[in-house]
Amino acid sequence: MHASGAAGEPAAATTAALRVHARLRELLMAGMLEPGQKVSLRTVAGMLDVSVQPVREAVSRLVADRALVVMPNRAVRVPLLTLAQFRELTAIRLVVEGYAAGEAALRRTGADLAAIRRHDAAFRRERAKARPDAARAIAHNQALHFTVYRAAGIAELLPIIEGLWLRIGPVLNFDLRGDLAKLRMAKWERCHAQLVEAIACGDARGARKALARDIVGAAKRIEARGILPPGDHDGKSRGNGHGPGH
Amino acid sequence: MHASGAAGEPAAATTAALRVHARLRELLMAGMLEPGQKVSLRTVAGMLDVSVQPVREAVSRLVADRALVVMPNRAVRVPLLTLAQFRELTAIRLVVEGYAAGEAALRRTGADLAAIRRHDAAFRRERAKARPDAARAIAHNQALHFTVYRAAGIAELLPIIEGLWLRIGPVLNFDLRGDLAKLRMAKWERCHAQLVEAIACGDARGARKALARDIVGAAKRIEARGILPPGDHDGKSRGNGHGPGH
DNA sequence: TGACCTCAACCGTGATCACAGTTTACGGTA
DNA sequence: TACCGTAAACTGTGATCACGGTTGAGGTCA
Repeated sequence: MHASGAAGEPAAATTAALRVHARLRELLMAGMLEPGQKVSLRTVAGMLDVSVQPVREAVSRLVADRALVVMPNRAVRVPLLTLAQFRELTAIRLVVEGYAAGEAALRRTGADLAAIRRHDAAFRRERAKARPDAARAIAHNQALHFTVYRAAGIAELLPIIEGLWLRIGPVLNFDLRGDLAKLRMAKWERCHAQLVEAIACGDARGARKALARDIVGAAKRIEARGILPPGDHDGKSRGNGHGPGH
Repeated sequence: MHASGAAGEPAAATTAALRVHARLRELLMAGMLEPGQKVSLRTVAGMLDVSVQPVREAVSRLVADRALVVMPNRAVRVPLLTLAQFRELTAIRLVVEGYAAGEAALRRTGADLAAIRRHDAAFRRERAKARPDAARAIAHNQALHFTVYRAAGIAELLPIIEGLWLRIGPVLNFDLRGDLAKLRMAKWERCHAQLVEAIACGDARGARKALARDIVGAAKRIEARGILPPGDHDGKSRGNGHGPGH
């Protein structure tokens, strides 16, 4: 434990493993790791100035959530979603995040609504800049979405949605990062405005539909790129390899 | 690695950590671990005849999925759900598993339907016995459900549902294990029959409704026991402590 | 008898070594 | 120049030791 606090921070009330875990989550969600990229335990350990042990634990957790995958060679990589997987995840997002948005419209407090409007405005402002910062725009968009989901008042829902974002984040945001023009598309603004408006009015169905347009719009943007491998995947293969048998 | 294959089995094409992970998952889902029970790394390691290292990795994964929780003391326990958490999970199950059941009704193959009927019959047979075996009944029920969900043809959905069962399994099944009379309740049979019938007919809405009755029935059975702590939980607290901030 | 202190056992965490398997790069050969 | 085999470097995995912290039991003192 002598390798801590290099930057002079108060550092760890938490464990090193949790910090590595949180850091890798950020990188994945923000699309700062390229899909398909190799992730070496010792390399990450070196970058974050810890031993391999905490990195092992963090990577193991991310593998359990399929945010990282181990190849048959036992090499760890950022997963490269197939087109079929991407479409499945989009369909699930429509159900789960749509449910959350609907509940948010019914149960949001005044403070929730204010926070939602704040993140919406911040995202809009970043987008309108002459040279928008992709990282900042992505962060604002994420904050907007999760403020909505949090407003649903169903705490158990958040980790599930975070798990979904951990899967699609690399695809969605790594692509966005490389093509800033996409950030300028008009759809974003309209979908977000409709979403916020519906939540303000307590219109659950409207919120669900507006969010669905947002999700589908982003999905179409990705599919149009044609970068996702075709996927030999029929949807009935095993989900994770350790599920209930029979 | 010298501590393997004591029973002379071909043993590990996989890793020790994965075996421990799978074993603990089984125990949790089947309700063989009491909610609130302490889980010591060294104790588990001793029971499964491995060092603490693979156990650490397995437990870490389960903690990441909130199938186990670490107390502020850093002790690891089987989570004891609050009433509020249990109700949230039930609501999410209605949405997610209901979606899967509906899709299964639309997309199931003939082989899927046959397998579903097989598991339904096995469960019914076990239930009708003079001295039914709780473990076997639980396994049949689980197999029935997951065969339905698998028939939905959405592979990405399965790990999510497994995550939900990992949370509620200890509560649902540990309770059931201690009160075999509950296994005799008529509701099970009716709900399952309606579910299978709807899936056979391609009636998505009917399948969703039948499954909802099954889930709600089980939830009411648990709530009637009154063993769940009241839960100071307002549903807007942080979900897992490492999510997106703002 | 009750409260307090002390020490031993145990807890999770991090670092490190050992090992087997894979990948990669280099040098010799055809 | 193209190919192939070998050796070095690196991969994840398991076991083990060291450490700080908590827990719980035993004994002592008021």
